[in-house]
Amino acid sequence: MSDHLSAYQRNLILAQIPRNELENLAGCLALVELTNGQILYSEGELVTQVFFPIDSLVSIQFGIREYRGIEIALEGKESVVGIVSTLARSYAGSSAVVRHSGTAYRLSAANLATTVSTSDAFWRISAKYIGTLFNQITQLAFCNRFHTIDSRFSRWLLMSRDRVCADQLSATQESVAQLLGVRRSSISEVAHELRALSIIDYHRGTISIVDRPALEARACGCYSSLRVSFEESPHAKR
Amino acid sequence: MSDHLSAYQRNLILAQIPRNELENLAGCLALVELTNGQILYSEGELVTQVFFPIDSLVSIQFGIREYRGIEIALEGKESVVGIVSTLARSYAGSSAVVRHSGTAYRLSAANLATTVSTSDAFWRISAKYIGTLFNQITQLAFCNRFHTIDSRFSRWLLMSRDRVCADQLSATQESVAQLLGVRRSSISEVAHELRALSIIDYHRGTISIVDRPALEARACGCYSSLRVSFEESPHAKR
DNA sequence: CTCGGTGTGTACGCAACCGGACAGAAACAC
DNA sequence: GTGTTTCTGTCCGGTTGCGTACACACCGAG
Repeated sequence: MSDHLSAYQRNLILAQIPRNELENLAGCLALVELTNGQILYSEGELVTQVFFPIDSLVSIQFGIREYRGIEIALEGKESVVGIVSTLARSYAGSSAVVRHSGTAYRLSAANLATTVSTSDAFWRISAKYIGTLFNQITQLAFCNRFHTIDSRFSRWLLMSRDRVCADQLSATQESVAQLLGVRRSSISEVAHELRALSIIDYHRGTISIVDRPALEARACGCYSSLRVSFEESPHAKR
Repeated sequence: MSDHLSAYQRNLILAQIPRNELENLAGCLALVELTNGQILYSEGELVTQVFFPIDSLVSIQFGIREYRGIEIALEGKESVVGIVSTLARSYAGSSAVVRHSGTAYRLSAANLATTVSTSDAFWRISAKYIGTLFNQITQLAFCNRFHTIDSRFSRWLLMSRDRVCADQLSATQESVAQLLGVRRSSISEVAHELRALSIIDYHRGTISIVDRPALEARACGCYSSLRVSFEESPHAKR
């Protein structure tokens, strides 16, 4: 685990690839820095590369061009950002925005295509991930449709937390509101209440989770459902 | 077009497959009758077969076990029902329910897997379809989140109409309400209004579209967005 | 024909959330 | 320091849609 491949294995998709195949792939992977706010692809664009995040968090959004948008999926180290659109060679129906700075490995569409067709393992792993992503989008669509802002805000905090592995998130009320598809002032009220209960704390662009169990209690069941599939993906070593 | 393969080509995915490859696949395809209300797979199940609808309409739903559900995608002759879960070999996160009786070709998971790995064309076409499906889900998630019941009902009627190619749909207000994730009485009111305007007509379980242009005018922009991707898929001959 | 099941019309109070606006407060630039 | 920008707190009326309930109409079974 301390050899030259272990760095790649910090992404949980890459970690599932057999050692010898990963060896081949490694030459195509470029380590890149993703910074908060960076757009990896936008609605209507052809996606020409995919990303294997390590410690970065990418948010898949829809409708950000219009007055109103919403977050339809979160992708972190368990993910391959942009794989569906890339394999489909079709225009992206959503945008991928970096929500937490960090590193990722980048792979070009061409190299992805050849890898998928030559490596059976990679293909199986990708297919599985796409299935999981599909389920995530479904669950979030449901959640955003039916659940209260209160629950959704809690769910959102927990999901973000799990992916960046830190109790401190950098996000303004404005940005959270955008992602949940609600008014900024609704978030203000909900956040205020959670702070009064000593469940979270926040201050001008940073939110920290203080009492995680209490937050889980307030979140809707969607969080635990999504968490299961999130934690299932690392069948891998780490 | 009048040879023995033309029957298969009534599904727009199969229609895109090169003739010689379709020849190979034909032996694995079984023509089956799908009846209204039939469940092709349910949430939590492993999906062991896919369907290529011809004149049937399949609705992908989430949360139908709970008190509340919602339709996340519509699949008709432009589709392969269940392909994502099947290729992923993972549990379905949604349910597939037949919403309009008709026929479809069925293919087992095993045969799908071998076809995908042996036929490059089939793989490309499938990947493209999956991309389109993702975009559809995204758009519908957005629509169901933000738009009024009025718009969504109109959109729903039009989308269903386009897929069954008939101005008459069999659906009760109750079932529509379930699919849009709203109260039955909300649908009742909206439908009543549309009837008063001579845009639709309905009677105990059947809804007919009378003034299609007017209906399009009432539907949200999501309909035209979705229609584009729906009509793009048949790059094929018919 | 009568009866029960199913589909539809309608009404009422109520909760959640919106749209918009304004003000205070913290951080930053200069 | 001062001025400006960004982030947050709070409020208001207004709308949408919910939950629930009840009644009526249609249809098929007996």
